[in-house]
Amino acid sequence: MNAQAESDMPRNFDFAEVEPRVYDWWERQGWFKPESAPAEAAPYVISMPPPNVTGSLHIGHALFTALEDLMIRYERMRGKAALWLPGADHAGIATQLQVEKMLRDEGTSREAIGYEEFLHRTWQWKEEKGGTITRQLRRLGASCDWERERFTLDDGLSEAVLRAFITLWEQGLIYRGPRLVNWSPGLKTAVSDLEVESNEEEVTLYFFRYPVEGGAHLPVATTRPETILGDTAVAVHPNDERYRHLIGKRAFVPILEREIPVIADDYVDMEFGTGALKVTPGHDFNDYELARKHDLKLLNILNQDASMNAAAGKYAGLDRYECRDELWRDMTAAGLTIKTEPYRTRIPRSQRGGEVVEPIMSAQWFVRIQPLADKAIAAVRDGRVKIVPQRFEKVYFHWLENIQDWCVSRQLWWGHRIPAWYREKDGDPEGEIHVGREPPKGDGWVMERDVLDTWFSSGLWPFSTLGWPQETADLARFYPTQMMETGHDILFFWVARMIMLGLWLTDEPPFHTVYLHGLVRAEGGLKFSKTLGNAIDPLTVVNRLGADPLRFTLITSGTPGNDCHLDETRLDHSFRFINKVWQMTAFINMNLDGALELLLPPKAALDLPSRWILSRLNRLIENVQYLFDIHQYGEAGGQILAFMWDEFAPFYLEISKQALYQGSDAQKNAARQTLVHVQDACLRLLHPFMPFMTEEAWRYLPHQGEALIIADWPRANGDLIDDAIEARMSLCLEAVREIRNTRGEFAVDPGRRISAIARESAAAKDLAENAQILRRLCNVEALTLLPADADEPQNCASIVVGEISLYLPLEGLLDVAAESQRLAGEKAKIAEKLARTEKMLANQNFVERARPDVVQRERDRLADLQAAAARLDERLARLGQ
RNA sequence: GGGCGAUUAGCUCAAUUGGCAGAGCAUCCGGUUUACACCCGGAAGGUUGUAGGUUCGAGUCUUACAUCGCCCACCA
Repeated sequence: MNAQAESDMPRNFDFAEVEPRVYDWWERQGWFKPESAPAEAAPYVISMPPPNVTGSLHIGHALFTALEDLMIRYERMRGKAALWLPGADHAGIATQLQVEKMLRDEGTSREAIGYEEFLHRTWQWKEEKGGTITRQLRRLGASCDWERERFTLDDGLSEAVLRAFITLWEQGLIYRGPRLVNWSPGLKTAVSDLEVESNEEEVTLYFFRYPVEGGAHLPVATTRPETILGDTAVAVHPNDERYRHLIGKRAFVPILEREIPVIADDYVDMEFGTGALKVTPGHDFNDYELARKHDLKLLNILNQDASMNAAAGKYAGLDRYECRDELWRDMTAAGLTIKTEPYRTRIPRSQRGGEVVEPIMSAQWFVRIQPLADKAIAAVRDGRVKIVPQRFEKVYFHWLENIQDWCVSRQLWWGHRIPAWYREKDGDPEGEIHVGREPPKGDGWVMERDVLDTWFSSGLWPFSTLGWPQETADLARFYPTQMMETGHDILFFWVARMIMLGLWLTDEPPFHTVYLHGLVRAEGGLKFSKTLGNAIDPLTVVNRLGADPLRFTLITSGTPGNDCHLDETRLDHSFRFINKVWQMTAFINMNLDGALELLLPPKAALDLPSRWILSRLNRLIENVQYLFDIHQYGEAGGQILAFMWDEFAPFYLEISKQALYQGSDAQKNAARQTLVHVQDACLRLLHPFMPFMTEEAWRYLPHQGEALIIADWPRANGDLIDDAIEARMSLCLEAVREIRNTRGEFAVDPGRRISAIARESAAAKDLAENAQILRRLCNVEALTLLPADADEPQNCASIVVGEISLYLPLEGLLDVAAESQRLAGEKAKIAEKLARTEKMLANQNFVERARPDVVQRERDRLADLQAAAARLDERLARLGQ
C-alpha cells in the first residue's frame, strides 16, 4: 500500500502557529472523547484532580497535566477508549478567602453584605475567574473530554454529595456533637486535623506558682498563660515525692481565684518542666482526655475570633495575646510568676490562613470513619488498589490505622450546605435534628447553615463525575477508573478519602492504580514561591518555547514519588531536542520522491546499517514498553532522546545519504523505507511526551491514518533484534571514531578525502562492503583490503579496533616519532583494560560462580583486547625499524 | 519520639534482575561537507556522604553513623 506525505515541510517548527490549530483540530474531530475508539474497546479512565475553580496554572498543574496527558495519549494509541475527565473544585476555604479579600478591598465584608449576597458575589467571581485554568490546560495540550467537564457544585455532583451524606447518616456513620476541634479564629470555622500544620517555633515558656490551700504553691509551666483562666485542675504524677502531699487539695486559679482540684495522673511527666501540669480541657486535646478520665469540668474561655469570653472575668473582650500579656503582668504583681525562658515547640497553624489554631469546644458534624478506613486498608492490602511508588502504601496504612473521626462541617458560606434541619425543643435550638433533602412536615424547622469540608465532595469525584448516584451509561462503562495520578501531598486529604468513600458507596475501589508524583522545586531544592521570585510560570515557558518542551522537561526531570528540582537549562535542551526531531523529519521529507510503500524490505535486502538501526529501534521499543509498564516515563523519554540524538541522527541518517544521493533506485527505496519506518516509530513513541510537534511532523512522513493522536502505539518486533548485527555495526562505528580521532591528531582537514587500507578480516569486510559508512562519517573515500599476510603499508597512521587493523596513508604528514608515541598511548589504554579483564578471568571464583553469559562476555573482551594489543605491538615494532 | 526519602562530575539529574558509573548545562579544544549554529566532532571532569558486612563482583543488597528534606505523633 502506497502512502503519501505532505510536501514542503517548513524549515522550522512554528509552535505558536501549530499548537492552537492542531489542538482545535483534535478536539473538533472528537479524538479527546472515548467514543472515538471502537465500541468494544476497553476503557482507560483518569479523573483529573480538579484544580481550584478560581486558581490559575502553576508548575504543579503543568506537571500533572503532562503526566496524565501522557498516560491518556499512550493508552489511546494502544486502542483503549481513553477518557480523561476534567473538572474544577469549588475549594471552599480558598475561594471564600479570595472573595472576602475582594470585599475587604471594597470596604465591606461578608457579614455586612449578608449570606445571600455573599453567595451571589462568589458565584459571580467563579464565573469570571472560572475559565482561566481550563484555557491554560488546553494550551498545554491536555486531551481531556471537555464535554464531560464537571464542577463540584454542579447539580449532579451536589446530588451525589446529598446522597453520600444522607446514606452515611442513615447507616449511623455520621453524628453531630460538641467536641474539641481545631478552630481557625481568622476563618471562624472548624478545620480537620489534616488542615493544621505544626512547625517548630521560638516561643516563651512561662513558669508560675499555682496557689494551693494551706499556703502551699505548685510550680507550673505553660506556653499559653491565657489558658490558665480555663484551667479546671492541676495534675501531678502520683509517685512524685515533691507534690504527693498536695494531691486532692484545692488550688486556686490565679487572679480569678476559682477553686480547682489537684489531681494525680501518670500521664504527667515528672521530668518535664516543673513536673506539674495545668489542665485546660476546653482548649487542649490532652487535657480534654484527662478531663474525661477524671470527670473534670470543661470551661470555654474563647470566642469564635479567639478573643476572651465572659468566663475570663475581667479579661473578657481582650484578644488572646493581649490577655496573655495582661494576665502575666497581673500575676507578676501578685507574686505568682517565677520566670520565663525561650522555648522551641511546635505551634499549630491553619494551613490556609496561617494563623494559630485554637482547640475549642464546638458542635460539629463527624464521620465515624473506622469502618470506611478498614475497607480502604483491605483494598490496598489485597492489591485491588496499587500505589506507585509502593513505599507510599506504608504511609497510607499508618494513617488509616490511626485515623480519627473526620470533622466534615465547616462554618463557611461557600460549599455544599449540610442537609440537616433543627427544631427547638426544651429550650435547645437543636433539640430535634433531621437529616434529609427536605425538612420534615411541621413548623419551626431551620436548615443547618454549615457546609461540608471541600474534601467531602472531592472524595466522591471519580464516581460523582460519571453520574453517580444515577446509574448512568458512563458510570457503567467508565467506573471504576484505572488511574489516579496526583501529588503525594494529598494522599490523605484526597486519595485515601476517595478510596474510603468509593468502596463504601459504590462497593468498588474508585481506581486501580494510584501514581503519586512529587513536588516541583526550584534549583537547590527551594520551594517555588512568588516571594522568592524563583517561580517558573508555565505559561511564560509555553509562550517562549511552546508546550512540548515544558512537558518533556517535566516528565524527564523526575522519578515517581520524588520531588524534582527543575533546572531551567533543561527547558532549552528539550526545545532543541524537539527542533532536532523536526529537522530529522524534514530531512527525510525532502528526500522522498512521491509515494512510498510503507513496508520494510526483507532482511536480506537490507544493508548492515539498516539492520543495525532496526535492531536498535526495536530494542528501544522494548525498553520503552518495559519502562511504561513500570511507570518510569522519564527514563523512557530519556532513552528515546538518546536513541534519536546519539544513534539514529548522527549515524544512520548520515550514512543513508550515500544511498539517497548516489544509490540505485532500489537502494534509495530501501533507505527511504527504513528512514520513514524508524522516524515514524519514534514520532509515535514521542507523541505522548510532545504531542504538538509530533502530530505536525507526522503529516510530512508517508503515513496511513488520519492523525498521529489515534495512530497505533509501536510494538517491538523481536525478529529484527539482532545482537550479532549490533556487534558488527558497533565495531564499524568504533573504527569511525578512531579514524576521526586520528585525523584530528594529525590535523587532517576535515574536508579532505582520504583513503584507508584494512587488513582483511570479517569485520574489515563489513567495513569495505559498507563503504558508505566511512565515506559519510569520516570522509574516507575508499577502503582497500590488504591480504592478511601482506606487508605493512608504509607512511601510514595505524588504527586498531578489535580485530580490525586500519592504515591511513598520510603521506608527508606522518612523523614517525609522533606516531610511535600515539600508538604507545593507545597501547597503554588497552593494557589497562586488559589488566582488568585478565584479573577478572584469573579469579577462579568469578569464572565458576558468575553467570555464564557474563563470563563469556569477559572472555570475548579479552580476545579482542589481546588481538588489538598484538597488532599494536607489530605496528610499533615496524616503526621502530 | 516513629516513619519515609535523598546524598553519584562544578550545577540539575539518570543508571530496567547486583555485571566496564552515564546524560544535559557549564568548562576547554576543533570544526560553516546541501536536516539542524536550536548544529557537528572531540577533551576534561568520579574513592558513587562515612565506616563496616554479604557477594566472584555493590551506586544497586545489608548494618551503623553523618548531613539535608518530608510525613506522622498528645509532652505542658
